[in-house]
Amino acid sequence: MSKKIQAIRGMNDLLPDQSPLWQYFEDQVRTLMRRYGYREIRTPIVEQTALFKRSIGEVTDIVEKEMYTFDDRNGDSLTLRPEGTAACVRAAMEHGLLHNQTQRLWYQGPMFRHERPQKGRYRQFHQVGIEAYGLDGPDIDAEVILLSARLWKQLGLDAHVTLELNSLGSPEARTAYRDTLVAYFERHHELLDEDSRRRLSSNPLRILDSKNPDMAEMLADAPQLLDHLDEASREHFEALKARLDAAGIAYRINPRLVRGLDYYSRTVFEWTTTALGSQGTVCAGGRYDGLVEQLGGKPTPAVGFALGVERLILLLETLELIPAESQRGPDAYLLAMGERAEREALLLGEQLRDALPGLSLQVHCGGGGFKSQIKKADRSGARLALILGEDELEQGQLTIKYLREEREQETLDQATAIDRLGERLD
RNA sequence: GUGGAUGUAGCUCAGUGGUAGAGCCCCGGAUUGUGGCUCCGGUGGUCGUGGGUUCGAUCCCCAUCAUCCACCCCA
Repeated sequence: MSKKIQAIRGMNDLLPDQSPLWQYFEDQVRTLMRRYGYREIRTPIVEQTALFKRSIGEVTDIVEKEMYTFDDRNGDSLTLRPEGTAACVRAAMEHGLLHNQTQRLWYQGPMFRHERPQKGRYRQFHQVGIEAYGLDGPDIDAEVILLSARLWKQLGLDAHVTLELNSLGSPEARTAYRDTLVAYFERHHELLDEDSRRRLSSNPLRILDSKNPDMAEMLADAPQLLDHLDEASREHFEALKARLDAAGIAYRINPRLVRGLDYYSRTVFEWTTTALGSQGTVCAGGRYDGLVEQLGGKPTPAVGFALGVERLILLLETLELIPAESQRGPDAYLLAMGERAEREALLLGEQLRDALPGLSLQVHCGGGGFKSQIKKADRSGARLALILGEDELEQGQLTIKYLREEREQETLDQATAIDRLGERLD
């Protein structure tokens, strides 16, 4: 038994070496959303358990065995959100955002699922998601995909991800197909492996995905989802494909692509990569026209996606696509020699920050020899060392030493030094 | 939830049934006010945790916790 208190399994600390990369990613997302006219919504990370049961589906893995559920002090059953869509719908309905209007929303934040952690899969993980409400045409499906495609391009990932596309049809068509499929599997019950027999009741569409070679022949002859679409869904799907073609977005039709959450209908898609091992999906989404009504609202078409931040960060690291400027240190490091100068340094630091709002300045604290201070200036990653020694203090001067370029250091009046610093910024 | 691998210094890892090692990092010195290279010296470990076997366990055994990988599932 370990007595040390440590982080909860599958929940990670984000350390300072890592946070610049996250901030870079988040900045990219934020500007992208603004460019497409999506507005941010923030909801609590805890909701009533019933919200997730009713939206995600009672018999899904998430609801059956992965939710962090606990009783509030008053006896209510609460759950840490396992995904973002349900809460987004709840909040939008609760505040009348869906009343007679369309909405384009995005969100970002931690999600919680009690799964066995592995590469790219954690118990607390982060998603960025978008949700568009009140629009039922293929144009908005296409926009959502175009937005995601632009993000990959911005991040330099476009050559490393693949778009997979499918349509589940209307809920009626999907249910009918599901029955047809189950009937087919039951006729071949003796060919099903143990896993597939279990899925027969929980998620029969998943059986199509089985890698078991003994079942390959039987699966090849199974009825195809795309052959059982209702007419309206088929037209919708064709129109979406046409728009993607026109925009030059490549995709692969994957008839076996089904999503794990019950609320999807019609369009479903996934962006996948082969660079992350077995957790290859970096972004997934689709249309969920029935969800708002299912949660007690008026019938409202909706489409969206969620992307896994940890997976994308991992992908950026794996492919070495981390921009250098996201890792840089302060502009300058101010060090001081001598007791009086050390006292002055803090004040001088404030004056510099007053004069140069764009300046990132680290002031040395903790004393130490000159050599060690210079060393720390270097290690901080700063481009400039600012030296306030006894000589400079006497003369009201400051020495600027260039740590990253071949250039003589210069000792200037403090006012001149501030001007020089201003020139060196940006 | 199932299977496999791994836990030794802040990090990456050697190692042996008989008192614990390297490299990097950090600190100091060679150079009373000038970093990166070099050289010298130093700090730092209840060998994941608990139990068992043993004269003696970091090493062998059991349990437990954690990490990683895969299955499953998914972002």
